[in-house]
Amino acid sequence: MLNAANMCEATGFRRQRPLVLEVRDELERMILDGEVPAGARLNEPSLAAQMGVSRAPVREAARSLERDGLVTTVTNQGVFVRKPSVEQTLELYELRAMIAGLLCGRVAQTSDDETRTTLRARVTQMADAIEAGDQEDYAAQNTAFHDQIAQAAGTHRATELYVALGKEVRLLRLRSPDGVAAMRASNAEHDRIVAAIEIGDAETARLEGSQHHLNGKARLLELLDRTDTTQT
Amino acid sequence: MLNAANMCEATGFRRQRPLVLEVRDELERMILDGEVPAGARLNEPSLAAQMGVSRAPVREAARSLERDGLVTTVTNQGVFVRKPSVEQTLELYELRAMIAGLLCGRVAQTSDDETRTTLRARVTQMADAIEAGDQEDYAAQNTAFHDQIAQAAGTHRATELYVALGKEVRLLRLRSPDGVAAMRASNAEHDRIVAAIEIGDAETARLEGSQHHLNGKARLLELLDRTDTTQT
DNA sequence: CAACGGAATATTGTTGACAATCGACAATCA
DNA sequence: TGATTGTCGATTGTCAACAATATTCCGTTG
Repeated sequence: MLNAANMCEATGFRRQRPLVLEVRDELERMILDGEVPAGARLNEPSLAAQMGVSRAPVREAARSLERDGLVTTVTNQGVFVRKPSVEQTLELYELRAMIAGLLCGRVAQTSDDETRTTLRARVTQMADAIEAGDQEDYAAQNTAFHDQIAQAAGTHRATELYVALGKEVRLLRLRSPDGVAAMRASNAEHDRIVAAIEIGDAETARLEGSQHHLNGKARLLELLDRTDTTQT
Repeated sequence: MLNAANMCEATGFRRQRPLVLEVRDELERMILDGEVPAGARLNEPSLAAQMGVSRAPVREAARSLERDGLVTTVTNQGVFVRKPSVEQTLELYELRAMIAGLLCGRVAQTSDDETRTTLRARVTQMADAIEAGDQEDYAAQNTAFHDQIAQAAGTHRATELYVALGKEVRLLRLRSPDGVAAMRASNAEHDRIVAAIEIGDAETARLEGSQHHLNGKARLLELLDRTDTTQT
């Protein structure tokens, strides 16, 4: 199947991608980057003017973001950037942990050598990034690692949900410690996940993949406790 | 003060509910009831004319259905009723099983006496429906039972996902055996779930809630195997 | 001075029309 | 005959305008 998007990518000709997609990406970026704070309302007229398009694409893009759980729509009041509570975010961690377990188990069962080699390479690269003290690079590699597992699982809905929940979590805008120790611990978990995948141990891969995210939840909880006691 | 709202209220001409919600419900009904077959395209102009509204509400309703995984949108080609493969449907069962486990565990931990009493009553009612041979009533009670657990869990996203995945599963349009034996077995599982909830045993509730759906997956697989061998 | 009511304003909901694009069919040519 | 291309109808994408609704602000009133 060839659609306009494929055509323009294949030919290099900048055929105009549907505006709604451009607007959607831009809105998503604005939200995830915090340019639009959580709880804020997306003003259709101003956004439309700002992007030089009509309100229709903006409206559709907003509805599209609703699918990823980034915004909620209130009738006659507009769409608002979601402002998940701490409890809701912890719930997201649990959901993501379960789905990650499912994904890792699948990868252990079905992945080919190339995928396993790539995953292993990513863990090594992350270790290098840690030693180099490059937190930004580590974060990027980390995201790529998880996305690749999600893709390699060969699932549809589970993969979709995993990445969508990943975006949703970012709405809380709480940066995890990111210390060298935390990164080392996290990457050790990555290592165990990939090790289980390499030997095709689906059950261990599931447990490790799930636990990796539950540990992230624990780290978040600890961070919140510390913040509370500090501020109170 | 004379405005449309007052006029409508005075004349009994109620139209405060946005059209998009009406259209959404109608579309969802049409899809879940099979009036629009899986894989079919939703024709915006004809649907709009059929419901006596403009295309915009139809478009928005379609985007809204995308969130529940009932349709997919292809650029410049339209929105299509999703046609999940057997593998994808099995994946949905696994996702739903995990989420159900999470929900049941929560209910065991947090529910009050009233909720537990109601859940127990539903199991009893389902048992009555089975003995009375009323499969339709049983199915309705069954849906209500699961929905109530999802609500009682007090979770946000997990609850949403659970009901959405429930709708999505129906797209395959494969009716499970529904024999008296199957219903008895299923309700026995309900009983074990509620029993765990009643004594506040979260871990058992989680396991039973998850297993209940995995059993459903197994029943679906068995049904498919039988259909295959029969048709081949 | 605070609480209430009501107009003025801003924003969303809905509509119909126009432009861009796709799928199908027919006309053309090797 | 078979493949290619041009054209046409149908459908989606986008727009600007109108209607309905929510929000804000200010004057009134107790």
